[in-house]
Amino acid sequence: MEHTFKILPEEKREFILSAAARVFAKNGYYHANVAEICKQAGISNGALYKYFKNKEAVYRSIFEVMVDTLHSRLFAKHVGSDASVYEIISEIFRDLVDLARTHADFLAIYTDVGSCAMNELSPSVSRKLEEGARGFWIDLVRKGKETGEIKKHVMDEAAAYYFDNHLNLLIYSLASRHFDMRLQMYFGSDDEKIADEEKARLLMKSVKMILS
Amino acid sequence: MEHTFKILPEEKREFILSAAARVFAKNGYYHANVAEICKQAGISNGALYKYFKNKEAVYRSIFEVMVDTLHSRLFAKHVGSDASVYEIISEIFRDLVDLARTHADFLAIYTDVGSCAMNELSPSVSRKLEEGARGFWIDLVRKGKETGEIKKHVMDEAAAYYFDNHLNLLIYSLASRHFDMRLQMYFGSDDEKIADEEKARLLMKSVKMILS
Amino acid sequence: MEHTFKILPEEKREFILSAAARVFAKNGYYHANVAEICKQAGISNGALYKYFKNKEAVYRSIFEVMVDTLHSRLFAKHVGSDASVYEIISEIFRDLVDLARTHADFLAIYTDVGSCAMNELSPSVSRKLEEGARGFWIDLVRKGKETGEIKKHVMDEAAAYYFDNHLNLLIYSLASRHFDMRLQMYFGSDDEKIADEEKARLLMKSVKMILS
Amino acid sequence: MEHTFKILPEEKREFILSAAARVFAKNGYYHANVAEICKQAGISNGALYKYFKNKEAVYRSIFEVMVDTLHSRLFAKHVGSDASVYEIISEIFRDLVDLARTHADFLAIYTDVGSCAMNELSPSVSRKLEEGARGFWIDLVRKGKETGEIKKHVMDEAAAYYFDNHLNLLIYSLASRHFDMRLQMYFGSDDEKIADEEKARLLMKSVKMILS
DNA sequence: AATGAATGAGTTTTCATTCAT
DNA sequence: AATGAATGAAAACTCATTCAT
Repeated sequence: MEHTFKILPEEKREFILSAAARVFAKNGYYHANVAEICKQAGISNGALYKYFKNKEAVYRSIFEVMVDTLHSRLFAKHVGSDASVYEIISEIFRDLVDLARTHADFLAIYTDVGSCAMNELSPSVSRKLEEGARGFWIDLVRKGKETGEIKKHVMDEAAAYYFDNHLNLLIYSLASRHFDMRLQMYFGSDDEKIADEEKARLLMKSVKMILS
Repeated sequence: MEHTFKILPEEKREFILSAAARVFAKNGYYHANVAEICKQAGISNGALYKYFKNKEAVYRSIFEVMVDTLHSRLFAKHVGSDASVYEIISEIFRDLVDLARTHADFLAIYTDVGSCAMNELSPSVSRKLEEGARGFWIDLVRKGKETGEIKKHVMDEAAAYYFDNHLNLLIYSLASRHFDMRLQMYFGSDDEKIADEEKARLLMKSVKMILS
Repeated sequence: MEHTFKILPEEKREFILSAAARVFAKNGYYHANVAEICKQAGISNGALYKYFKNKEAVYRSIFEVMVDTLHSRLFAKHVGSDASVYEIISEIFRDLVDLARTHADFLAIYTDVGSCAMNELSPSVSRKLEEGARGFWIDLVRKGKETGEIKKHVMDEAAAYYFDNHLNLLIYSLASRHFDMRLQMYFGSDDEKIADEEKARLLMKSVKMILS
Repeated sequence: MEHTFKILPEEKREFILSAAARVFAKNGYYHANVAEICKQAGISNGALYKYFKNKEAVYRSIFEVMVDTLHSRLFAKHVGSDASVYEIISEIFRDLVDLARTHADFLAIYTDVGSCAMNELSPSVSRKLEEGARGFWIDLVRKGKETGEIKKHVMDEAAAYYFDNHLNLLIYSLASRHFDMRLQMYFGSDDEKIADEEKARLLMKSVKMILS
C-alpha cells in the first residue's frame, strides 16, 4: 500500500478495497483480474498501480483490513467479558453470520488462502490473522477453566484449536460453495437451502461438546 | 475424458493423470499450466487435447480418480467391519497420513476445491466425493449407536458431519501451508515441525469427544 | 535462443533475426517494440516467445550472429594473409562499407551498445565481439612489425587499439546520424552527402599515420 | 524550455537540469523516466511540464548546457593561447578527465546521442556542440601549421577531425561501459581497473602521431 | 505558479487451444 | 493417433502527459 493510497478519502479507499475484495472473492487470487478490479473500483489501471506496488500488494492490503475487521467484529467486544464461554462463542458465530452479509468477500478470500494454490503466499499473508485468533481463544479457554466451563485437564491449546477449527468451518460453510454443498448434503433438502443461522447453530452443537 | 484416453494403456493413463494432479496440486486450478502438465506427463500438447476436451476436463478426471482412491484407501476396508468407531476413525486418519505420502497431490487438490476461487466448478466436481463420504459416516454413526459408542440422542447427520469435518481438517492440515502454519502456531515450536502423525493424533482428540 | 528457434528452417530463422535487427537498429534496445519485431518477422507474438525467452534474449542472439558476420566478413579472409598491413586494413574498411549496405542494421546495433543507455547490458553482450577483434588486430600488428610496416618500439596493444578505434569510428560514421553529421561538417558541403567509400578513405588516412 | 523555467532562480534551474542529466545519463533517452527526473529534481510532475514542453525539450535543454560546459571547460581557455598544440590537447584531455568527475552525466549523455537509437533526435540536438568543437580544432590545426608542429600538407579538416575523433574516443572511454571494457581488454589486467588518467594518456599517444 | 493524482494507451509476457503435418 | 509449432487474446504492469485544485 503506497502513500498515495493512504491519503485518499476514507470513503474512496474503502470503495477501492471492497471492489478489489469483491473480485478476489469471486475469482481467487490468480484468476482475479486487475483490470476488472479497476473497473469495479471506478479507477484507471494506472491509478491502481499508483496506490499499490502490484496485484499482490492489493491482496495483502485486503488482508490487513480483514484482520482488523474480523478481530473487531468478532473478538474485540468479548475481551474481558464475563459472559460464559458458550455465550461468547454463540455470539461470535452469530456475528460471523452477520459479517457474512456485509463482508461476504472477506470470508471468501479467507477460504482462498487455505487452498494449495496459495501455498506460496499464504504463510506470510495470514500469519497475523491467525495469531490474533489464537490469542483470543487461548484467553477464552483459560477463563473457561476458571469458571469450570472447560475441564481442567484439557490442554489450553487443544481447546483453543478446537474452537478455532469450528470458526474456520463456519467461515468455509458460509463462503465456499463446496462446503455449503456438503452441509446441504447432510442437513438440507432439495427445496430449501440451509440458512446461514442454521449453519452457525449446527456448528455450535459440535462446539458444545468440549464444554462440560 | 475422451474415448482416446480410455483406450490408453492403464499405466500411461495413470502417469498422465498423476502428472496433471501434480501440477494442479502445486498451482491450483487457474494457476496450473497446461503446457507444464503435458511436459510432466511426457505427452504433446496436442495429445492432451485429444484425450480431454479442455483443461477443465482434465481436472474433472482427476477428481474421479480421487474419489475412487480416497474411498478405497480410506473407507472401503471398514465397510461391514465390527471394529469400534474409535478404532475405525483412528485407522482412517492413519491411512490418510499414509496417503499424504503417496498421493499428496490429491489432498492438495482437495484443498483447492474448497476455495472461493473454485465456486464455479466445485459443486459439480466434488459432489460425488462428498456423497460417498457422507454415506460412509452415516453408516458408521448408526453402527456406533448400536454398540453404544455414540449416544442415541445425537442426530446421525450431526455426528457424521462432525466426523467428516475432522477428516477435512486433517486433509487441510496435511496439504495446505496455511493450515499447517495454524497448527504450528498452536502446538509447534520454532525448531521442529509438527509431524503428520501428530496432526492426526491431535484431531483424533477432538473426534473422541463425540464418543461416550 | 530456444531449441524451437534452432530447428527452424535457416531461411525463416534469418528472416526473423533480420527483422528483429531492423527494429533494434531503428529504435535502439529500449525503444524497440516486441510487437513490431513480430509483425516485421511475420510471426505471432506468442511464437517469438517460443523462440526466445524474452526481448533481451532476442537482442543477444542478434549479437551472436553479428559476431560471426563481422568476423567472417571483415577479418577471416586476412588470417594468414601476406598482404601488407595497409592493404589489409584498406580491404577491411572497404568490406565494412559493403557490409553497411547489406547489414546496416548490425552496424546500427553496434552503435547502440556503446551508449550509456546500454551500460547494464553491454559488457556481457559485446565482450566476445571485442575479444575477436582484439585478437585479430594484435596478430596483424605483430606481422606488421616483422615486415617493418610498423615500428618495433610501438606497443602491440597500442597499435591494435589504434586500428580498432578507427574501425569503430568507421562503423559509427556509417551507422549513426550523429557521426555522419560530424563528418559532413568537416568534409561535406550542403548539396552532397559524403559517400560511405569517402568515409572509409578519410579514416584510412588517419590509420596510415601509424604505419612507417 | 519555457519562459517559466528561464525565470527560475539559477540555482534551482541548474539543480533541475543536473537531476535530469543524471537520469538521462543512467538510462539513456528512451529508458529515462520523467517521473524519476521530477523526483530527483525535487519538483512536481506538473512543474516539469510548465518548464518544458515535453521530455524531448528537457533533453534538448541539457544539451544546451552541455555545449556551454564542454566548450568553456575544455576549449575556451586555449583560444588565443600560444602553448604548443600538444600541450593544449594534453590539457584538454586532462580537463576532460576532471570533467568526468564533476559532470560524468554529460559525457554519458554524449555517448547516448551517438547511438542509432537517437538517429531521429541527434542531428538537431548535437549540431551546435559539434560545430563549436570543429571551429576550435580547425583553428588549433592552423596554428599548429604555423608553428610547424603540424605538417603543412595535412588537410586542416583531416587533422581537426583526427583530434576530435580522439576526444570522442576519450569521452566514450570515460562514460561507456562498452568502451571501458574494450580498453580493459587491451591494456588492463584482471585485478586493476584502468584509471581515467591512463585512458587520457593512452589516447594522447595516438594523437601525438599526427604531430611532426 | 505549483501540485501530484489521474489517465489510458502502450509495454512485455503468458497460455489455453488449434491445426497442419 | 500423435505431434508440437503457432496463434492471438488477455494478462500484469509502465509511463508520458494532462488537469483540477
